[in-house]
Amino acid sequence: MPDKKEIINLLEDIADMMEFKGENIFKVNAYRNGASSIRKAGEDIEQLIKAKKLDEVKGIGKGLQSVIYEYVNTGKSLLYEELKKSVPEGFKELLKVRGLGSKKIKILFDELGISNLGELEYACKENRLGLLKGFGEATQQKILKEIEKIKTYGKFILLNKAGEISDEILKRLSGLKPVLRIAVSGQERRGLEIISELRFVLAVSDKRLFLSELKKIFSFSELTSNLSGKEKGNKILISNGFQVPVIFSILEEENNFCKEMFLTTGSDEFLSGLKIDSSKITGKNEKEIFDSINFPYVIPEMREKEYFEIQNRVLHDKNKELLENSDLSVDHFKGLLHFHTNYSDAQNTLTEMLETAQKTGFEFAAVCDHSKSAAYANGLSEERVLLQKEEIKKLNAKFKLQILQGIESDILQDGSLDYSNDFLKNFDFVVASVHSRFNMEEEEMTKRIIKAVENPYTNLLGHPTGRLLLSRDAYKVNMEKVIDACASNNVAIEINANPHRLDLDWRLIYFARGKGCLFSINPDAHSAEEISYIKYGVLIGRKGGLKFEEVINCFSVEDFRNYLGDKRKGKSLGRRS
DNA sequence: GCCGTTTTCGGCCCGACTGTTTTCAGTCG
Repeated sequence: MPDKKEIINLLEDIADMMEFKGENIFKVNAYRNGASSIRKAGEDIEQLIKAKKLDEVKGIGKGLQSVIYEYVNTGKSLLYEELKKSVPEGFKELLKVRGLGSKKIKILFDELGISNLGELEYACKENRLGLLKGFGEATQQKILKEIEKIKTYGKFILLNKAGEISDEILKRLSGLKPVLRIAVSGQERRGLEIISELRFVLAVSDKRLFLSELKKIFSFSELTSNLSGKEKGNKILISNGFQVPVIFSILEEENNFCKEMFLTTGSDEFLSGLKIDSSKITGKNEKEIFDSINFPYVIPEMREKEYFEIQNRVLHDKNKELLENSDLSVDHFKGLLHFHTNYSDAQNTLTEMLETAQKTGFEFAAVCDHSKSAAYANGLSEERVLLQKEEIKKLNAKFKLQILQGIESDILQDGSLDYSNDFLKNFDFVVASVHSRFNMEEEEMTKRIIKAVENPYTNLLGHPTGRLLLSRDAYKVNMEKVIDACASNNVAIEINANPHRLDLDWRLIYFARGKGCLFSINPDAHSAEEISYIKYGVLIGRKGGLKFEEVINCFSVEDFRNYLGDKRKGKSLGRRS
């Protein structure tokens, strides 16, 4: 049976294709709304489908039900198949170009016969778009730029996607008989925010047997370039359409496992910065390996090219000998901050989110739904904020974990938040985030955000640069000035742990720490499942060398309440150490 | 196509931005 995600994709694809064909826009939106109803319906939607009870779901009427049931029963949809025939073959990839919607794609298809990304690029370079109605030179240039971006983005995957692929590979290979040991190495082990290659280290008892077993699962080729003698033929490249290369280092002796892990975790710049003779590296674990090269142990996440650069700065500034390792782990987390519920645009109810939070081991939680000006996300009017407050009161009596009421308040164009200061008093915790007007000039955007940071009720600056990895650039903003403002106004900085964001960028964490800022690592969860995103934020925090005392989620609930209380009283509260 | 209901059909989120065109269509969040 197709899963929930496939059904959502089906309905959204149908909507896009109908729009291309010029169907009534309200009919198109009915399919879009249907997809969003399914998305918000929680995991039991698959049960509802099995029990043929889709009519209980708001937004799924007779028409959509028959499409979904047909798809579930036959694995196909006639409507979908029919529509597919009338759109260009590369319709979906064309839709990925920012600025192109179905209307413009239709013009391109009808007038110039453009049916995929390659043809579009060619037509732009031939300067053929300017002649079309609604298109001009600026559009043509913008499209070319977007195509360039799409090509670059295509070489990377997000950290969570990398995790999915790795898990699958580990699952398949750890069951093979000759495999003695296998581990993830490389960029993923370093917790890099976008991944261009996956690496594994394997120790096997019998390489020939292993390769013949491997052939049954993956197709692969041996990598022999830049290798010599004994190493030759020990690296193989799996080519099974994983979007990024997957490289295995295969060892026939288990005792070199850690050395190979060390050498493949990298990065290349970090390793060469150590200035070591790799033949002298020995050790049963990585601590011993660092001992053998006479260099203090560095955690995998911090082994980046920036390491020496930052170390030099730290050495120079603070007279410290070496950069300290991060000690942060998910085990330190007590507070779940910044998550959403179906009060605004998330899938799960407040109760469901809290149940998961409690089960995960959190001691307190601050729900932060969208605020009133976020109409696209069903943001909370003042009235609904108070309704939620009532529910929280009741739930606090039921739950062991303490529940606070927060809000993710939109930063308006002029830098004010979208509730009055008088009303903001209602919240225990205020996250201020930019969700609109991303295209301001740097100076204006910087002023806007600093004004929000200076609001006496702001506790946290949410996803500070607004970037969406492999999709949307950060807005233009002077982060150094913003960080200064956060430091002097006791506003913590978010490390948004959603794998699409991972924002604040870890490279800026060092700078912010130097200013004495505190941080908050948050899943920005829009479903109970997404609470687990915290693990990606922890990797990013570790890359930034964070100590757990610098992360407000790791405070005890008393310390957290005091921290918030002190801010309200206007007391200065810097880094706790 | 879905919903709500004055049960037979009208309204569907909406405002801002961009690049066009010269008052607006298309896209986006």
